[in-house]
Amino acid sequence: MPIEIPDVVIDRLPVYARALAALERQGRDVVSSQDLGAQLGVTPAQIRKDLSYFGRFGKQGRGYNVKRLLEELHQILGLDRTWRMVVVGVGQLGRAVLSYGGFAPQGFDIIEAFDADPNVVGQQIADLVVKPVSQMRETLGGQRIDIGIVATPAAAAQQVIDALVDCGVRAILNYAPIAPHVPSHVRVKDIDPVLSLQSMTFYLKSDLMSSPPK
Amino acid sequence: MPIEIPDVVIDRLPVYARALAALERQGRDVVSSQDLGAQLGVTPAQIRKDLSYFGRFGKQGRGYNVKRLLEELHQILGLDRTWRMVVVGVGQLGRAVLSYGGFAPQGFDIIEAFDADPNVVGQQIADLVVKPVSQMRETLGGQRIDIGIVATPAAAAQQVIDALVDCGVRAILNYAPIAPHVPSHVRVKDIDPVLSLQSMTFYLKSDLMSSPPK
DNA sequence: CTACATTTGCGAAAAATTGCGCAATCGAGG
DNA sequence: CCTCGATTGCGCAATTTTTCGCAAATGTAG
Repeated sequence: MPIEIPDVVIDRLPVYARALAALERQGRDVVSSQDLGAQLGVTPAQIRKDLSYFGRFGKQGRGYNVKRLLEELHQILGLDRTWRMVVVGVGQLGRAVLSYGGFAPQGFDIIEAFDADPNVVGQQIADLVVKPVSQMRETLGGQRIDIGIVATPAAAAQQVIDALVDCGVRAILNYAPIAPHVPSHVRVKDIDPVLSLQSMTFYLKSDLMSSPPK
Repeated sequence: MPIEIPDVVIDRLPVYARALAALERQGRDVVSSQDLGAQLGVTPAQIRKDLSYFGRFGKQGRGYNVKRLLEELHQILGLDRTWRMVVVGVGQLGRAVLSYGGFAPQGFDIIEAFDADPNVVGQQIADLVVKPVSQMRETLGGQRIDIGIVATPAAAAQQVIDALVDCGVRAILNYAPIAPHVPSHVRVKDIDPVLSLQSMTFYLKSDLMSSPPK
C-alpha cells in the first residue's frame, strides 16, 4: 500500500495543476491526457501513469474532468490550505520575493522577513517590517513556520539555513548559490538562474560554429 | 564517437563548477570525487561517471586538480566567452533581473530590455533604457542574441517567446508561469518558485499530521 | 625499490523512469 | 439495445540513469 512515489512524479504534478487551472479559466470541462500532453510537451502515457499513482480520475472515452482533477491534485499536493513562510535576506532579491504577488493567491503567506544588516532592519517592505535575523528564534516564538526562503549572500546562507531548521522549518526555498546541507527531514529546492543559463550554453556553444554565416 | 550525453549530466556540470570555484577561492589545489560529493550531496561515482563523458581529468590516488577541472568544465559548458541576452518584461520581476549583479561576472550580459507598457518604455534601469517590445526586431537589427529572458505576465509570454525565437534567440530563460512552445532548436529553462513550493508541500502535508502535538 | 593506502575510469549490474500495447469502458448515434 | 470511435489504467517491455566493483595508476613512507 505505501508504495513509493518517485520525486520526479511529484515535481510534475504542480505543472499539471497549473495547466488545468488555465483550462478551467477558459471554461473547459474535460481534457484528455492527449490534449494536456500536447499543451505541456509531455507524452499522454506519462500523464496517465503519473496520475495513476494516486487514483483513477479519468473516464474512458472522455478524459478527465478539469475541475475534479484540479481539486484532486490540490488535495494531493496539500494546496488546499495555507502555508506559512518567512524570508531571510532582504536585499535586492529578498525585496523582489517580498513584493511578488504570486505567492499569496496560491496559499503561500510570507509572515515575517529578516535581515542581518541594521540599516535594513526596521524598513517596511510590502506590509512587513524587517526584523533582525539574530532574533529570529525569539521573534517567531513557538509559531509554526512551514517554509523558509533564503535570499542571502552565499556566505551567510548555510548559517541561515541552520537557523531556519532550528526554528522548525521543514522546507527551504534556496536562492543562494550554494548546495545546502540539511537534516533528512527537511526538503530543499534551489533556484539559481545562473545554473540554468550555464547548462543551456552547453548546447548553444555547439551550434554556434555549425550555424550558417548568413 | 558522438555519443549522446544525457541532459541530466549537463545540468549537473554547472553545480560542480560552482563548487570547484568555491574550493579554488579557498585555495584548495586538489579534490577527490569523494570530497566533492560530500559537499554537494551526490555520490562520488556519479561525479566520476559524469566527468568521464568528457575526458579523463583526474589522477588515481590523488583526485582532481581544482583549477584544471574548473577550466575544463568552463570550456565544456561554453563559459569561456560572454553570452548576449535580452530581457522582455520590465515589471517587478524584470527589474530584479536587470538589477541582479550575478549575471555579468559569469559572462552573461544583458544588452537590451523591452516592455509593452508605454509608461515603462523610456525608463532607465541599471544603465539600460527600456525599449518598446513592438520594435524588438528592428531595435536588435541583425545583432546576435543568444538568450532571451522572459519576465512578462503569463498572458503575454508565448507571444513574446515567439518573437524572441524570430529574432534568432536559441535559448530562453522563462520566468512566466506557462509551458512554452518552441521549435526544437531552441532550449528552454523555466523558473517558477511557485512550482517549487507546490512540490515541497506534498511532503510537508504528510508529516504535518504525524508530528507530535508538542 | 617495495609495500601500501588512495582514488580514478569504466564495464557491467541494478534501479529508476518512460513508453507501449491493449482490454475494458464510456458516450454518442443510430 | 447495438455499434463505433475515443480514451483510460495498467502490466510489461524498453530505455535511461545510477550505482557497484575492481584493475590500473599514483604518491608516500620506509
